[in-house]
Amino acid sequence: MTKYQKQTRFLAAVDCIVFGFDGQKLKILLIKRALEPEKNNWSLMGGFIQADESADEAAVRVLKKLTGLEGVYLEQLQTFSKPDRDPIERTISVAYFALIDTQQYEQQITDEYHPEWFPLDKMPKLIFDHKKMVALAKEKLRYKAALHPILFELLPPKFTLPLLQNLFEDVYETSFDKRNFSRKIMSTGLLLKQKEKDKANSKKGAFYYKLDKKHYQKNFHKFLHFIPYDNPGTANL
Amino acid sequence: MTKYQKQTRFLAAVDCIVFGFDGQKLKILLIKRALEPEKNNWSLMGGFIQADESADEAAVRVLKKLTGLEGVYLEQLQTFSKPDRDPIERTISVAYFALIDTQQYEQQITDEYHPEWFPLDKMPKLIFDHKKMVALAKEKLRYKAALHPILFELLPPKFTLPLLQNLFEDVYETSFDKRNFSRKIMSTGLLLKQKEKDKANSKKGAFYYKLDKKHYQKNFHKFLHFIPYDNPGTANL
DNA sequence: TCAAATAAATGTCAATTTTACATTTATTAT
DNA sequence: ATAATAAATGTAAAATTGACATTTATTTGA
Repeated sequence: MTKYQKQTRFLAAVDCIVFGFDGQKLKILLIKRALEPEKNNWSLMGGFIQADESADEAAVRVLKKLTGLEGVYLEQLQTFSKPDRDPIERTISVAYFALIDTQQYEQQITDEYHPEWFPLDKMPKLIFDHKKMVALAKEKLRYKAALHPILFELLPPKFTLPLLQNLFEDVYETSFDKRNFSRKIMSTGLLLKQKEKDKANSKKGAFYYKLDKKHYQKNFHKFLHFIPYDNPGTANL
Repeated sequence: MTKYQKQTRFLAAVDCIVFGFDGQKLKILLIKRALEPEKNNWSLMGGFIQADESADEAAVRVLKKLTGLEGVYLEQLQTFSKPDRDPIERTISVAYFALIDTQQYEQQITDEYHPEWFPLDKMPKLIFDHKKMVALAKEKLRYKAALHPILFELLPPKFTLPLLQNLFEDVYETSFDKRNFSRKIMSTGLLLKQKEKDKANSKKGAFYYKLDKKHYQKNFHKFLHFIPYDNPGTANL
């Protein structure tokens, strides 16, 4: 016997939740589905896994094809496998989430499949179970970012503390005291103060910071505990 | 068109890492594989996903069939999908981990497939990529148990503080100060002291505690931060 | 029944971390 | 030069953590 003869075979797909940050709001990137059914309805970036690639490779490929994005932070989220989740034919989908610096990738984003950014609180109706995927991705982002410095993936290489704080505040839907936030972040030793300032948002200007790449790798698992304790939506991870 | 005609279909399986605790050591349950290739070699509990069930349902079914276990803590871990992970035919596997109270389920465990317990540091060679799955499961268990009270799933309904401490110490491969451990655990408000003592392990006897089920649900996401900061193997989650 | 042995239970103080809160500073525009 | 704007910064009280030793309940055997 060279095959598991009697077993059912399934279609397998990947779906990517792409997060970006415009300086104010966390957003996700959606495209209009190309196929029937639900053609032209909003969808995550998805595609079928090919015979010669792993799900990870498929996610990279699909993301590249639909958005032009490459080399971004990409992490497996969860697999969705209810028999009826795709009405045409049963498809098992491995969901991923990606974090991108919208500025850096603005040029790269291909318009071929016209992806559009949506703030999380103004999402259109999504096809299939994509709403659930987004909800889970948001939860996992919060959960993980509370312990690991992944939110920097959403920022340009040089960023200010006020910008970073905006990001954290939007992700956790809360607000932090400026002084305490700054102290906590700086205590990680992950940020390097630059000499230049960003003068776009204030008269005084805010100093730029960069990630200290050396410490970043080494201290990835030693980050902060940023979950507000009464935060909902961190229960399932 | 009622099908996605041109796409490849894949076998899809589930594999379960079952954790148990014998009072001293964290262990996992393995069985001997029933099929060629690698027949009789040690394997996680696995099985193919059927046409009418989700991966979650398959995991429950497979666990029941191979071990007799039912109603246990079961959580999706990650999907493994390298094209060559199963040498016979490409199979995408959704891995799960389960936490069981070995005492309670000792009777339930079916001997039909003769599962055996192995301490994590004395695991035999496993088939396919199961070693990776176990490594990831151990990592995720540590990670999650640092923030959520899931290790109680490994204990009988009534347990002593010394037993609980043994469990934490074994999971994190470290030791805690008895007084500080007790204070930290009790501060969660999750434990209810019982009137009886366990006299099996000491002359004085140690009081039993139960989980406060009401608080358990409510405070699931408010647990403690138990990760020793220099703990390796918490980087990928 | 008394003494010895065993493991459980408990308390305190110093160090660290977190929280709450208001003023000063650099720069631009008028 | 002055006003306006947002950035940067410090401090004291409260809470948490970490380090450390003694007392207590019970059993067993002298």
